[in-house]
Amino acid sequence: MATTMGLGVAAALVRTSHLVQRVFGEVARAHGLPPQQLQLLCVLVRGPVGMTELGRLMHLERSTMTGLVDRVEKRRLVTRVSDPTDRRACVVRLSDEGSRLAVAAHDEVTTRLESMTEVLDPGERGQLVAMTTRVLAAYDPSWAAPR
Amino acid sequence: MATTMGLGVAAALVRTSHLVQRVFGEVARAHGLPPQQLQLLCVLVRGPVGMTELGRLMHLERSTMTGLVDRVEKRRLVTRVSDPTDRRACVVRLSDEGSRLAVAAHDEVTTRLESMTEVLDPGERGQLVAMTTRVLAAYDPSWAAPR
DNA sequence: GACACTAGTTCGTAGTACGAATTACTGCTA
DNA sequence: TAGCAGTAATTCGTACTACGAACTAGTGTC
Repeated sequence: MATTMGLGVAAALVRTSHLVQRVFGEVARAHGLPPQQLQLLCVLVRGPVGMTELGRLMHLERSTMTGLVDRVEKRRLVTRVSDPTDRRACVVRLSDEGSRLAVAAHDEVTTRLESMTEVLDPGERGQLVAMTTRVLAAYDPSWAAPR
Repeated sequence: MATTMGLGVAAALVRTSHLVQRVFGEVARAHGLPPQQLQLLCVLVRGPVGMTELGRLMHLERSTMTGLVDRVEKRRLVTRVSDPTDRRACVVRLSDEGSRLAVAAHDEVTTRLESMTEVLDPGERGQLVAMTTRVLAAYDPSWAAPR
């Protein structure tokens, strides 16, 4: 009985989470970046973002953001552009190379995860998305605020 | 149209993954541990494991394991027990305190994730587990080998 | 013009992760 | 049984991640 006992929801989510992280990490490394730096690029694909807002989106302290942006800037994948309306502030913006890399890596992650979910039939995939979307809507704060 | 356009499977999985990681991280911190150290404790709940096998289970290099176990051992949550059948090897084993902490934190993660999935009805939760289990069976190598 | 507030950085500390080199032991094989 | 290939774990150097406290500089208000 215990041997055929399946996972609980929590265990299933935690394990899946690790699997996804691993895929993301592998893609990042394949592009010569640590996962966190690729993550930053992905956040910036939608458009330039200031340091504080970036910290909010990535759930990191501002001081952590400074270091992360420093390292990615050193690789010439982003630049800090000073905000003309507020001389304290700056926005972080993808370079051309950063943009290319972000798109390429994003596509690769998408491809790999989609191929992994092919063990599910299309209807199931739709349900999976619908269910996770509902949980995210309820518990991911950055969900509510694109503005 | 684009505004009502839902997530793709990949985006849904990545976002969910981050959410789960965040919950796990918050619970870990609430117990005074970095997430990775709590993760180690969780792996050890099933029983003592040697360094190499531990690296395989957690997808980490052996040298990384050495450092991780060092830090957790310093907190007196695990001990290295030398393997009587092979004097090179050792197994890592939870201390009483480590065991208590692992169970408590594990329960808390479970509780929080279960409460978060209450936006789904029981049938859906079952489907979610079934689907993720299938993906894990296909792509998580540590799935196949409890032995 | 003083002052509370905000944006971002700096600094110190701890933890995470890798890979190459090293130590110590195991088990085979010639 | 003496040598040796292979394995378990550690050490070392480097880079990255993350936090919080303290700081700098610019904003906006009274």
